[in-house]
Amino acid sequence: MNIGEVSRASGLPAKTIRYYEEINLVRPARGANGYRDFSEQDAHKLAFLGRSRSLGFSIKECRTLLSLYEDRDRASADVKAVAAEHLDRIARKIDALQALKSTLETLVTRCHGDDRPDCPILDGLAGRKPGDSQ
Amino acid sequence: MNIGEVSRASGLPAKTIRYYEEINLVRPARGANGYRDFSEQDAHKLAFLGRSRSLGFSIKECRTLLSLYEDRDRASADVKAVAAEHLDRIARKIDALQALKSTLETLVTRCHGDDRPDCPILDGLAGRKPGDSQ
DNA sequence: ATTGACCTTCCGGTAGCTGGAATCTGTAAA
DNA sequence: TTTACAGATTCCAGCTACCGGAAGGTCAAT
Repeated sequence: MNIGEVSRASGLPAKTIRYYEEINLVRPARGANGYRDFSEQDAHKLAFLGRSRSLGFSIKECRTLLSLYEDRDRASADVKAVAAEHLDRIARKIDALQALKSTLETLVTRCHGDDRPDCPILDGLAGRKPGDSQ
Repeated sequence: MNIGEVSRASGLPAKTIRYYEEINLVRPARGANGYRDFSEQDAHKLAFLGRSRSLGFSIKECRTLLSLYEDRDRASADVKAVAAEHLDRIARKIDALQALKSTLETLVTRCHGDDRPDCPILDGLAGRKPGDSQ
């Protein structure tokens, strides 16, 4: 399997796959012409990586998940720990973004958005509270 | 005002302030000793930048906001446009993260998390649907 | 004179790729 | 057979928004 083929199969760009080889996430064989020659297992691994990355796991976490994936004797608790921690980070990120969103919403709704220069958004960013006279 | 002072005043690390000078967000004067010499205006600008960045605006957006901030004749609509677009991105990011969160939650709650090797999380990442026998 | 805090520049690294250049290989049509 | 073109290779650079550290200059107080 050439890189193009496995790229289409896994949905990952060829560049990304080469990068994953560079950092030793996959180790495809090489043909006589120097082309990478991917096995079915390699393709599975890459698909696994693609899904893990798209769920927001870092490369480091992917490495852990991959080694657990390939370890027939792993304890599911180990996997759950990684995923649960990640879940926690996501939840916290959502909270932060929502706080941010409501701050911005306040500023945006306060701004009349016409061709006059006075703008509560800029005032907010400048640190002025509504009511300040400068 | 030395960099340390303006750093404490704005809450930005000195490293960051130097970086902001490098990319021409601020242009502090220089004293005879080669030290940066920040004006009150510079300090305000940096505080403005700090707030904008903490609200998640990119450097590029900050540049726009800053130029609008310094343009006494700007139209508030211009500012509102930048902020509204940013708000939109945030909203979409939150949506994406929430979808991700519920996917992960499903996987995590399905995993019994004990010392046995079979794990719905890994199965999910591998692309197996629940019920698949391999 | 010496200490210690503060300042300077420069270099390198982070995550996770992406783009481009220069060069080979494989295949099919003219 | 040549020629074209797709697809493969390596290497180098750059992206965002900084952070860390080294080597050295400056300032104020002791």
